[in-house]
Amino acid sequence: MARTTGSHSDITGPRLRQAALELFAAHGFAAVSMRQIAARVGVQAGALYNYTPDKQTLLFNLMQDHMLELLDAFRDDPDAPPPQRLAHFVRFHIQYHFDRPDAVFISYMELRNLSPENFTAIETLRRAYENKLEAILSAGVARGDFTVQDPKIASFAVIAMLTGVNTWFKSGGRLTLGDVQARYWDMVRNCVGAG
Amino acid sequence: MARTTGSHSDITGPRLRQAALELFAAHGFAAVSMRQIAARVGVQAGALYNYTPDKQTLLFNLMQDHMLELLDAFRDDPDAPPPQRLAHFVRFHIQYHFDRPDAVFISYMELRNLSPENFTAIETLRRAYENKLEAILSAGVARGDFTVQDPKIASFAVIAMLTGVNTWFKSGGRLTLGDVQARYWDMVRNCVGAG
DNA sequence: GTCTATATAGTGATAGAC
DNA sequence: GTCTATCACTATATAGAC
Repeated sequence: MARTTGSHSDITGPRLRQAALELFAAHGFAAVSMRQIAARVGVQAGALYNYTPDKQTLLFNLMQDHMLELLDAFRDDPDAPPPQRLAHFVRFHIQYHFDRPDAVFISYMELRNLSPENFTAIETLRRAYENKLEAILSAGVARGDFTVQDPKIASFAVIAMLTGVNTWFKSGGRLTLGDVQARYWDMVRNCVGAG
Repeated sequence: MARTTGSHSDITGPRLRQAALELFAAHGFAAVSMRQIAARVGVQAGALYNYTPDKQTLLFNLMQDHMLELLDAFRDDPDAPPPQRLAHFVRFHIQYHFDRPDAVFISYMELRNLSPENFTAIETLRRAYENKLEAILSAGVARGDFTVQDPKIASFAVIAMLTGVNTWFKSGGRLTLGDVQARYWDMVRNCVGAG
């Protein structure tokens, strides 16, 4: 029973989010029109404005939710040995980002299309995530577990390296994601001098 | 003497390229109009079509020239010891990318906006660059200089890590670019197990 | 809540005068 | 080679009917 009009609030909201995520990731925020999104959702363009005040806010909410969920999902144990905490970060980051390629891609690529206030908000969240890794590295350096010179720079280097997995890894090839996690853990461990 | 009309072919061409580079990097290809570019160049929009058949070709040429210049600028010595070749790659990559932030940014971010044929052409050039690093790593593994398990994956990891410098480094801060090059060389050397 | 219709503005690209 | 003017479309967002 394909209704073409009427009330669908409980399904249109999530469908809008999903459609926007996919289309923004595939073509870029500026290249996607509200009409294209509406077509994928299965409504007319005007109906989308029951769910978002404008296109900019739609983008911001996608990015903000992604960052908040990322921060919430990463569980660090400050009392565990730093090498163990770092190993967990590496495996977590690769797995979490692999599971959400569209949200990850948008949150990297569309920063330019945020209004200044929205940009600042997202950058603050991103920095909070980077700081979690930096804290692990600093703790390890303080205890003599790691020999890396500059934990701040090392945190940038490690995150860039790990996020890069999304640009080339496809499941079904010669390596499983577990293989990739193991190889990156080897490289990261060496990188920070964790014997 | 500010001429507002007439023949400027020798200056408009370069100015178009530079204006497009800056605007695409700042706002994204899809978000920038030919009129905006023309305004920065100092001509009317119609005049741009004396220099490019269309907007898509303009983007493609910027990216292709960047990749060709990158490939041409990197000088590897296959007879040198792999650790020395790797050290050179690290320093070169950081310096070259730091000097061309706009072209680098575009060549990463605007792949989605290329036509399929143009995308393939740019990807081929990018792969050629990655292969240069992989060749160094493989040579080092063969000689026992490096212990990295998988040179292909390591080349992705190293390039992602090095390119990431452009997202955070600003000159005039606590570190010079030379400092950054030294710290990344330390990390890369450790990463691939080059004692 | 979704529809149709529309206001207002902007888009890439082209034609022809100079 | 650049200009002005324009074509044919598309954009975001809103108003009011249902």
